[in-house]
Amino acid sequence: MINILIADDHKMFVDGIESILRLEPDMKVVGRCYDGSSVEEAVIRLKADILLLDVNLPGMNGIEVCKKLSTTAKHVKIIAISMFNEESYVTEILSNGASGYILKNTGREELIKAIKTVDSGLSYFSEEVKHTIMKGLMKNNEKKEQKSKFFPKVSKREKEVLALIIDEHTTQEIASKLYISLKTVESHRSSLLNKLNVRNSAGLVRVAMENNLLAE
Amino acid sequence: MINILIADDHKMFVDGIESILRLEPDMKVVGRCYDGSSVEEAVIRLKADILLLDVNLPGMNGIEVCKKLSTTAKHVKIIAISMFNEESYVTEILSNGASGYILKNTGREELIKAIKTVDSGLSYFSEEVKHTIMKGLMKNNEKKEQKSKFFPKVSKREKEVLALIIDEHTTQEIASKLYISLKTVESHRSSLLNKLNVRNSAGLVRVAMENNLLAE
DNA sequence: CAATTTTTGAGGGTAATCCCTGATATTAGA
DNA sequence: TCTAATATCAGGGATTACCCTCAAAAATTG
Repeated sequence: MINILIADDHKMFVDGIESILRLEPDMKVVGRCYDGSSVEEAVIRLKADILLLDVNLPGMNGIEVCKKLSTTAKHVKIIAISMFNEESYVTEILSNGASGYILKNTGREELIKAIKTVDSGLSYFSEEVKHTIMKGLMKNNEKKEQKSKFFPKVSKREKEVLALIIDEHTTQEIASKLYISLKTVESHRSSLLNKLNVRNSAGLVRVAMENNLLAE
Repeated sequence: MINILIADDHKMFVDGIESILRLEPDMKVVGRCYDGSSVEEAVIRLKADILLLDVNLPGMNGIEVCKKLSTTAKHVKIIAISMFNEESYVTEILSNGASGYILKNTGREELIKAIKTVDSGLSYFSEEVKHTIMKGLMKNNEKKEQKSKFFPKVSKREKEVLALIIDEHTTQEIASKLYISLKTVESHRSSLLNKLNVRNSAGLVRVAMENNLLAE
């Protein structure tokens, strides 16, 4: 028997899910929550196996709830439910412990399949959600291009120096590692400060990491 | 008519694709490339609409090719093909301009569907690929948890100082902004260096950004 | 091959960081 | 309530980073 807890503030929707699951002999809805802050307690008290969790929940949103449960109630498996197919929601809640993500227009069969899949230890995502994520992946391209136009290209040697600065090395150490003079390293560092338009090494590290300058 | 160029160094595989596509009245294989460096020229000369691009290509790999084409031949739509379902390959090539990703065990129907879908301006990914990506998303969770246990908590005031360091402010500026003495800021900075176990401000920025210390 | 960019290097100086050893209120947790 | 952590501040010194100007090989690119 799979014990299911539903956390959603839309009563009609909860009723709908419950009427669907009533027909399943091996599933049982053991409770409902209408706000985020009561979820944790309910999960533990009712020994829920599966939590159907609305992402946009009043009080404490789904992502917060997820984060909390991943430390206080690791056993429960979470399927996130959302009205909208928002990329940011999906990535955020998945990296905070949810095992599945489905949309509210999901039909009866898919809901049951999702629950069974997740209960067995696998993950489940609806087609639309998968597609959204894949599209999101491709957008990185555009972003990268836009950003990289704002500051001129950083040369190969400068990248080497930058990498060592990020790695907490002093100018002297960098000079030794690259077999060049201290003054040369200072020169590179100075160019980097200019190119990336920052005031100090802290800024270099920040900009480099924000823009993945060392990736390519 | 859809003009298709195939770039793959496995001759048998190319033959297979070509024999499949020969039966399609509205598709035509206009050329083949057996290494990465010749792809760009061929795409332009043969006016290819679709490029079936092997990720692991000799000479210049698929990702490099993709990156190049996104500036020199924007019109061509790229479907990446790979033997393996490697998350890193998928994300990398997708964020460099590919419109689709399929595996080499793809059947006839799926291949044709992929080509038609991408040609119409949409993107296409095989089920296995989608699943790999989604699983990868969830892994972020584990990484985050592991890291955050290694260093002790950073106090509220220390976070304020840290934020200003990341924002490229000097100790004197931070002191003025927080209405405290320069020595106090130095004290906080020193504590941060100890707690985060780094040698200098560059390290502070790196660790802070890697672990999202300012988020909470 | 010419022009540009990159990489290399120097001198000399100012400003900022980092380290050490202290100390005293304030605050939060057990 | 008592203890531990936090936030505040100081002197002094060593090291490092940052700024300026300048310049000459070396590599890339047209």
